[in-house]
Amino acid sequence: MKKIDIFKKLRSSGLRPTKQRVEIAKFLFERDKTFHFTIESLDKLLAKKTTSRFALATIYNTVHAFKKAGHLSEVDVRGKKTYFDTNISNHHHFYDNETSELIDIDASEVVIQKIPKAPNGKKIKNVEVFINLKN
Amino acid sequence: MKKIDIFKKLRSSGLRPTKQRVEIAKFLFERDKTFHFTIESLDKLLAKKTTSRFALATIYNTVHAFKKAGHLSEVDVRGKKTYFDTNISNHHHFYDNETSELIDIDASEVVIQKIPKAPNGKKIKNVEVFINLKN
DNA sequence: CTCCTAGTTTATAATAATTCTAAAGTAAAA
DNA sequence: TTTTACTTTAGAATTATTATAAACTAGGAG
Ligand SMILES: [Mn+2]
Ligand SMILES: [Mn+2]
Ligand SMILES: [Zn+2]
Ligand SMILES: [Zn+2]
Repeated sequence: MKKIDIFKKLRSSGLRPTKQRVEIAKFLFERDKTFHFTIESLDKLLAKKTTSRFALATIYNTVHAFKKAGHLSEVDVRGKKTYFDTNISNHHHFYDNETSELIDIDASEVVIQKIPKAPNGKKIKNVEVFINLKN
Repeated sequence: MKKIDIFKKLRSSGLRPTKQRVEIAKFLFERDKTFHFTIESLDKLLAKKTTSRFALATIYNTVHAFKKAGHLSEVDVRGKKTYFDTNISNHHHFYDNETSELIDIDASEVVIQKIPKAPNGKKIKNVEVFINLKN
């Protein structure tokens, strides 16, 4: 993803392409594979991989802005920290409890044959499959 | 579940049947249907439904002791609070985002036809299906 | 029973993750 | 170039949870 595309992505989301947002967007979106992270891990990686400095609040702000704009999704993981995901398509996860690592599972890799109908007046928004791993 | 059974349940878990534990166990386990809760909701309900007083730390301690003993399970729900579940069998959930309510799905209600194999050197511990609801 | 002790409860402090605040800085419209 | 709304920032505040240590108690030994 080129700089111009980062700018487009931000602009089209109503986000000014500030130095911080562009740097964080480049770090998050200029990759081939899905990236799963917590604010803490992102903070550390940005400190290591970039020369810019980011206030922690800016990282929170930016990640939430990206999530709100639909460029990031959130994954439910047991524990206290919130996990984010650059894969915004409908997909599932392995979770390795030993390493606290998430691994993507493409939606096509999971076929559900039977599922209960939603309770009265409710509809199914989406189905998440979470596969816990052990050694 | 009678008082004698509550005592047995506690004793067999190596937990002294104290006034607080017995009260909380009665509240949690003397019911027909699954009960899903957070520490905060349990605290409020205990305050309303019982005459005893419980320090918040005692509720945390007791719930964790019950979980460790296998009498409660924990459910991954998006958000900051930890959810607990009196249903300790393998099962799945609907989650109603409007009301923040969990609804049990019996394991037999979900049939998965296809699932990817675990990554190298890892095994599948369990599969959790989480169905988000909308109105 | 009475005493003893390990286990338990409790109020409070500490910690960890996240959000809020308000002042200073900046992108971009006018 | 000026203005303005948006953004960043450091630090304070909040929320959920865990740790601490003093007071209390269940239950066994004597
Ligand atoms: Mn979580
Ligand atoms: Mn959670
Ligand atoms: Zn993912
Ligand atoms: Zn349940």
